[in-house]
Amino acid sequence: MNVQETVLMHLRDLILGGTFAPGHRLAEQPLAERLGASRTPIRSALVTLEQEGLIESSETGKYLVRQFTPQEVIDAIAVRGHLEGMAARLVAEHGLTRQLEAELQRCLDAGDKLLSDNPLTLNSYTAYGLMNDQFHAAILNACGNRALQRAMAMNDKLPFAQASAMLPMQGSVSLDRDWMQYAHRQHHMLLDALKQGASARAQSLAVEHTEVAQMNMRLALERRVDSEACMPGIRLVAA
Amino acid sequence: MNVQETVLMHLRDLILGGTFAPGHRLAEQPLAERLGASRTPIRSALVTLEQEGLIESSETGKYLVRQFTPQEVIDAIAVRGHLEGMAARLVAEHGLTRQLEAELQRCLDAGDKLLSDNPLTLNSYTAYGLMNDQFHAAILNACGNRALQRAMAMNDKLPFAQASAMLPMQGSVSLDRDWMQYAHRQHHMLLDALKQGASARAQSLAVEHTEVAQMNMRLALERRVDSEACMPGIRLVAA
DNA sequence: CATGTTAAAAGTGTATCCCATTTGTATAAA
DNA sequence: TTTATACAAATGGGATACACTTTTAACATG
Repeated sequence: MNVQETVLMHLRDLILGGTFAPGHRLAEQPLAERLGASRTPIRSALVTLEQEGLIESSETGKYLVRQFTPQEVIDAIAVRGHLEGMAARLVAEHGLTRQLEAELQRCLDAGDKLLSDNPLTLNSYTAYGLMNDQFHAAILNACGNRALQRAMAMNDKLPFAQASAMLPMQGSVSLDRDWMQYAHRQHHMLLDALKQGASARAQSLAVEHTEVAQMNMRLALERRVDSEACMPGIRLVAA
Repeated sequence: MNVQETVLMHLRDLILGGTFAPGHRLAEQPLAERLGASRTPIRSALVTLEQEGLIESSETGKYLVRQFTPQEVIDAIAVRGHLEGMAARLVAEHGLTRQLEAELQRCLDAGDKLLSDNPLTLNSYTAYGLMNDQFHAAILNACGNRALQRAMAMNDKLPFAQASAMLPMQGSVSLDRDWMQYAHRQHHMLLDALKQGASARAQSLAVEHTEVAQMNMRLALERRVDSEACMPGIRLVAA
């Protein structure tokens, strides 16, 4: 594999892992030494990371690790919700294909099964997260609007704004399960709306669906220590 | 000025100017010779342009000039509308500040004056375009959601999706004036809704506002030759 | 004439070098 | 003790060197 990709991933992990505090300066040479590469691949990685929003370049061209405010985090989730609402509406308007319906149904069935465990196992948690991602990705994928997909992809670069990052934290397992069941029922209702071509309802549901995510995020931000374990990007958020 | 920025702008102009056909390969060395710079700044420009969506990297990592379908163009405008709708709603919900109200009112007054000319002069056209940009930017700026601003900024990188690119083309001046007056009245109604804190109405208005833009774009895509003169990016759209 | 082979050309990824600029520091002067 | 100044180290932007890969193209062969 080429060094560029390796360096990019490595560097991203370092930042998300909290190795550098927000505001920390990222100089090329030290990074080059640390990652055992020359400055060239480091530079290209830094350009990319800036576009992704994880780092920012100061007036004089120095790269600094970006810090996010809790409000920005909530806002990013709201944007995700708004975009998902549009995707759901488009799918409802264009009509649900047999293929998409089958895929969504598969996700729902899997979710039903996973949530029947009480209490949830750690495995169920992660499996549910994967399924959740698939569900949301399938709709976005099927909406057919590439600009919308681009916008969502950009938003997803903020590590805490991804669909999977919004599951309840393992704080209080039984409470979490209740919330997950609520959210999962929304998935069911959303597929129902899509089937009926009820575009406005589908849009509202998708938007409302992220209110749960926003609540979870608020909680996670209060219980920082627990959250950092399972949600890497949260380290970049100011206390 | 540093070479990097110069190269980036120059290269962007070359692409939008239609120097390279869509699908054309952009190799580093030839570009370096052509722009009189070394490969280093070219490289960083290519990375940026890929993020902006003007070029794409093929399977083997080569950069190609991107081609857009007419549908993608329309879709990008729809995304803009959806995002502007969210911004307008947020502004209405948080309450219009005195400052923003004053600025929007200034734009409206300027627009009123410009559109009173009949027929419109070329100057009025461009002046209206600037005012239009200001109006839309002011709302986005005031909405306070940074992730939303990022998403819009990304969408705006598609050259035909910017607010100013959506004015009617100088095809038939008197018809254009009618459309501009319609769109401008929507601006008035939007400010009215914002003042009242009518968030749902503000959102709907902002979304509906871009329907005019979509119509204009469809027309522009039919009258390619005329459009290319005043809208550079349209050259990248498949016939 | 088509096709396979191979050598030259072009291009990429990476490292390194150079230079201008910024940044930090220690010493001298007030 | 504080401020200035000069000097050294660090850094970033840019160019280039080099090895390796992909294209291109010419050419020979069936």
